[in-house]
Amino acid sequence: MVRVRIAPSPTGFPHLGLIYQALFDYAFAKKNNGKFFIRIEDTDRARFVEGAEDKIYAGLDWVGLTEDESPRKGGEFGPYRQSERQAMGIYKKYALELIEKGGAYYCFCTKERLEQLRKSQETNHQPTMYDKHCRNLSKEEIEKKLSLGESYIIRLKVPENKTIEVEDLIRGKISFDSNLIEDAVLLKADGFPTYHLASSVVDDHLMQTTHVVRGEEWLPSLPKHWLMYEYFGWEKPIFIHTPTIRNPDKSKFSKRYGHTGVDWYINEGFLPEAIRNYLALLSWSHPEGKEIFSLEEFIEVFDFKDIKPVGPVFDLEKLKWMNGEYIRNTKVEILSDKLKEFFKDDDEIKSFFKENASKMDQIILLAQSRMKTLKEFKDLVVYNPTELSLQEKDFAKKLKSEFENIKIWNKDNILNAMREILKTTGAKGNLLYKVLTGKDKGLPLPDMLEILGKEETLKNLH
RNA sequence: GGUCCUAUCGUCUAGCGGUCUAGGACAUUGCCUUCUCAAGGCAAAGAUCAGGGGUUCGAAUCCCCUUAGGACUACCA
Repeated sequence: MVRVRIAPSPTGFPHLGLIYQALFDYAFAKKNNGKFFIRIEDTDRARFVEGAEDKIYAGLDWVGLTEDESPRKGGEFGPYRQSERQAMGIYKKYALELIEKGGAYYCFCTKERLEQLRKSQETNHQPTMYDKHCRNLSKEEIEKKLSLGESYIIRLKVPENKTIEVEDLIRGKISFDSNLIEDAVLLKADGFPTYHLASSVVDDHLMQTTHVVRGEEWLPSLPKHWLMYEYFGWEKPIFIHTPTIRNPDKSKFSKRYGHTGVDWYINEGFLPEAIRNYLALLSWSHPEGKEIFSLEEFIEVFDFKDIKPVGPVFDLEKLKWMNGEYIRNTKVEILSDKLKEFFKDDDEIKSFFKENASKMDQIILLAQSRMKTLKEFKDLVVYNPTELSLQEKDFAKKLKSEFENIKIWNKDNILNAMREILKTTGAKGNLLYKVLTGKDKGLPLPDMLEILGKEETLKNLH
């Protein structure tokens, strides 16, 4: 049974990178009738943010990637919060087991010593890593220090002079020189575990994770995790390191260049389907070269092994195009609901909806091909009069008298009147918009004016 | 500095030894449509497949080196 997970730290709304991984996880789990679960990594108390967990759910639910098991949903492998697992003593128990099996050891080095060590290594241009000072402490020494209540941590015992060969699904076999791998801290002085112990090995194993999907920044520590699985004698999951989404300058996707949190996309009026579809096209492509496809279709054709190991640059322009594509392909009634929901706190648009309730579908139909985000609907539809030049005022006057002559106020007659005045004055269409809407472009005038009514139109012109 | 990963149009990518004078999408430009702006349709431009060596009858595709970019190098994840 396939079991995959995301393991976010509760720091706020999900980063697009997390959504990206969740998308792959979700699709793979669904495809294989497996489970997709969330484990909250809240062991670093310094980074804990109140309410962040709910934001993670909100973001994931919004894109439609709802999990099967999590703190909020429960599940047979709980608890799903690391702080709770910590309280149960899970990590310490396994850290001690590792010591017993010869895969880890107590370390009593002070932070000051480590600081000094690092400094001297840096000045000597040596790799900065722990010098294994406590690795060969005798049993007696350890027991003495322990009974004295000395502060300690537990470190991984990395074998010397060995080549550690690991495997990543999308990159294949990778070799590391064990002498260059640090004796990483497994259990901190405060009794909390580090990622290496808790997430990567103990929890993933206990929660029966079959495919460990995580960002490629974890690749360098894979040999440590690999080693631990071997020390414990546990079956290893399949490791998949997804490429990092990049800024235009190829650095890690950051706030400096783009909007990294889903909340921005929600507030900007992006459709979850578009986000999901766009993300699917990063480092992965549809076997038939399709650009637009449903989640269901994605689930059907997706496989981890088809992910490319190259970090893609995030392109907001293409996302916008795709969002426009999804907006255009949405049925008017549904789009109407989406707009209402999106503008639920905007009084101006709300009253606009109310006043034009019967004509709303018609208006949305006109706006549909002209907006790339839901937010843009407002700009399309709101009338904002501006100061006109003398020339423009003159044109407005002529237009008014032309409109006054229209007996039956419908779009055909309005269009004819418009054509007439453009012909006689030689003006461009933009001028009509300027005079009638305050902007030099917008929704088709005949349709909009018909909806607005003759009286209102003349009033605006006046 | 060290270790590891990576390298096809500006961007996302197809390509997995011959079908490649390298295909598609976004963006760009032009034309058509037209009350404006979009949308849509058509077309153009854009990549000596990072560079150099091999292997092979044949390489974007396999190997090596160089270069460039990225990640990691915490008692953070």
